[in-house]
Amino acid sequence: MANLRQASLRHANLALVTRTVLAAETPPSRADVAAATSLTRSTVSRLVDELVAGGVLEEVESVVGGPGRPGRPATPLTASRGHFAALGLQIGVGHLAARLVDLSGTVLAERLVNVDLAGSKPSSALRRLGSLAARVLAEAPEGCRVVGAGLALPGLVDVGSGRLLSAPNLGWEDVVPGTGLEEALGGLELKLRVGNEADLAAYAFAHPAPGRDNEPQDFVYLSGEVGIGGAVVLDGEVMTGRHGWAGEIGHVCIDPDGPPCRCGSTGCLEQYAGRLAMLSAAGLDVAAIDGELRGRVEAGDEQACDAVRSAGRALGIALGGVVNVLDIPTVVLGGHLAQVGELLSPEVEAVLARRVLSAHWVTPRVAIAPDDPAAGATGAALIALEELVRHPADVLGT
Amino acid sequence: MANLRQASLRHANLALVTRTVLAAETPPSRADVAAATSLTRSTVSRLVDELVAGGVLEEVESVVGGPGRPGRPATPLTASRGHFAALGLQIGVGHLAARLVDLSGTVLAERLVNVDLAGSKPSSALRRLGSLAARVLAEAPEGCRVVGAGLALPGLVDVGSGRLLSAPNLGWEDVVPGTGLEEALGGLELKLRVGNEADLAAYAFAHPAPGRDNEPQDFVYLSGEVGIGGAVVLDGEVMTGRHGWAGEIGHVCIDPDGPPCRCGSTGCLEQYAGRLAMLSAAGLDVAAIDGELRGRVEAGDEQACDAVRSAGRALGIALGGVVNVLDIPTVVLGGHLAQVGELLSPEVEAVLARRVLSAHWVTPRVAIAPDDPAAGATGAALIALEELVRHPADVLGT
DNA sequence: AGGGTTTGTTTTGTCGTGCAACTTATATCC
DNA sequence: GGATATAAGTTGCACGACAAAACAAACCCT
Repeated sequence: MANLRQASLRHANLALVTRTVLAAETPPSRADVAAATSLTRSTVSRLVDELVAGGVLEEVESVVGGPGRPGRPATPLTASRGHFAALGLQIGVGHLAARLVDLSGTVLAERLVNVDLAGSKPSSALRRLGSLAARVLAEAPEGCRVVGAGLALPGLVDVGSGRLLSAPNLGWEDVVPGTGLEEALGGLELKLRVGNEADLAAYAFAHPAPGRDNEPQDFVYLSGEVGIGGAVVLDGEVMTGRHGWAGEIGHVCIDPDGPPCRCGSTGCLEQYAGRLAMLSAAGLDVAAIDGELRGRVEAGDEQACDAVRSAGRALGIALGGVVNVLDIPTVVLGGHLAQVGELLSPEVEAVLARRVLSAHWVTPRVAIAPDDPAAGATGAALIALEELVRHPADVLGT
Repeated sequence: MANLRQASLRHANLALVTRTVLAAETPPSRADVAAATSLTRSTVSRLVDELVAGGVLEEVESVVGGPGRPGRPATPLTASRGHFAALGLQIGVGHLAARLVDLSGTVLAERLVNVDLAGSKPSSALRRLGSLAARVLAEAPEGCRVVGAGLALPGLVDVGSGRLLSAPNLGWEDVVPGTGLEEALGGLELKLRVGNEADLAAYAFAHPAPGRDNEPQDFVYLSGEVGIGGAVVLDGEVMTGRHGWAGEIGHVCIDPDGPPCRCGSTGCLEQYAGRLAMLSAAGLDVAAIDGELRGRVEAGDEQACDAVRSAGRALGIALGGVVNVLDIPTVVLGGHLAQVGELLSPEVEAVLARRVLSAHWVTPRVAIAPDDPAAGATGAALIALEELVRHPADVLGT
């Protein structure tokens, strides 16, 4: 519990002003910020001047087609572009990704390679990722300051120590990715934050850009990769739980007498709605392309339709329990589940309507995330930038 | 998003000092508070003086058997006793309760009556509760200021409007308890906060007194009344969800092909581990006393043991899902589940160890709440007092 | 009795904000 | 085209809250 000195007051108000500018739909003037924060214009002016001088905010040329109101025209403010950025990395089972995102949410540079990493050696994968990162960093514009880096991983992560405890789909155990990436990031003295892929993708869904909020701000996110990862977002924040392992919806029990799961339990959701389970139930090969299942369903293939329906039913049962416990009536399907999202959602919504206690008052809804294999990388970068939004004073000279 | 003026700085530090004093195990001196908050002694002194003058804190006579260190002896500080209090009310299926709790966590006055309210008329029950409340308020010591009131209800509550949407076990629908209690509370101009019984009981379990924290601060609470209510506590705060309906663990699905539940779904936890389900599985009458089941198990009655085991298994399955999703490896059994807690916990822990993905790193544990039928009333009072702890400036003259 | 030690108070200085007056830049009206 | 209205942004001053340091108080120990 930190105390409040006068300086922290200024820090807090700098953060408040920054956040207000970033959160706004259209670039606000100093006066708009003053009105929104209930600070006085004089105070806002002083804070904004500092933030502009420090390169956090930018003054935009007033738009020509403006409203044309009487009075002195406003100076619109936005997040600076290209001055501060963060590096987002991702290791998936089938790809590596590196992205450089700036304070305005713009992707300054990006590299994505598809490569099968199942059963791979961590050190070589990290070396490859390191070279991707280095190339992306080299593309940063002149005068761009990289303030943080994050890495999205498909497994159980210990956020505190930056350790990947277990990633069954990669076959990795107890890896510290930071050491393998030091080379590429060493020169920048960047602390690498690691996080769960689903958690970070969910964060990216809730926040299109640093400090900006998307609707909804409360939802359950399901990320279908090989298994089914998940995340719970409350008020725009990812609920990571006591140790950072929250969101393992893939291993919620659908039927205690169901098929055994590789986690050691039985009847887990993953055994009903995982990628492998859905494909084999539809009579497709494991190596089938994602579009194949969708095509069959749209063609009216009975077996494929049954496969999707039963996956939807299992998802509904698992999510029904989650919604009952958390009262978060929005579910977002991401990853490979997004690709068959339209097919799944009717069945999922039907089961939810029946199984959720409060469905009578608020109907649970299913939303579908945009199909971005590197959403976790974006989320990792956004979380690093969020640190800057929270403490803008740290990057100001003062 | 509130701005920060200088006054709010003082408010925040008043709150910080108050919380520091209340949270301390033993009454701290001004110097202790300064050390804990990293404020200076001079600042703490001024703030404490104000709080003592306002009746929020009290100076205690230094203990005779003190440590006997050199230097000027300290003046220990504690929460004031009997100056500020809040009224906690509870309507259960089998009882009504009213409690007056002060800032030190002491119960100043209390009334509890056992009465069967299943299928009762809300208005008459509220009238009875009102008279209980009036009698408890009359017992308040001289000079005691009642700063808030709360009501714990066994059902779905809309916290914003103070409305009870549905309490199936009472047979109540769409009741606004505040209007029925105006008479008893009207003279005090108290805003009545309503809340879910399990949420408030869970809060009371996490906080033995206002501003004080109990271990654990993160847990899933199960409240067995007639049905099974629940609550999720994160970092000492009850997670109420988007609409305040979180925690309905009783209707998590154990088996989609299981018996129908009165909620309209099938195979809900309540059908396996509810009071009725457990008693009938054990071959006992619905009206059996709670101790009866326990007695039979301890006597080695096979049917009773089976009933408890199968309830424990169902609890384990439901809680396993919750722990996987929330990463909160502590479960607290309250209400009638607490009475058979020692019998249930071995089976529940065994199932959790098997079904929780992260059990390998952190073993999920079951704890048992103290048996207090009016724990919800205490929680309601504590939450009202928490408001004072958060904004002590509001009750100071300044 | 006197030095040492820790608590609590007083005094002075610094810093950030609010307030109000002022300047700047545009639109509108006659 | 000039006067006026309107709103944005700036400047100077006062207030309030905290920090720092010196001081007073109360107790232990030798």
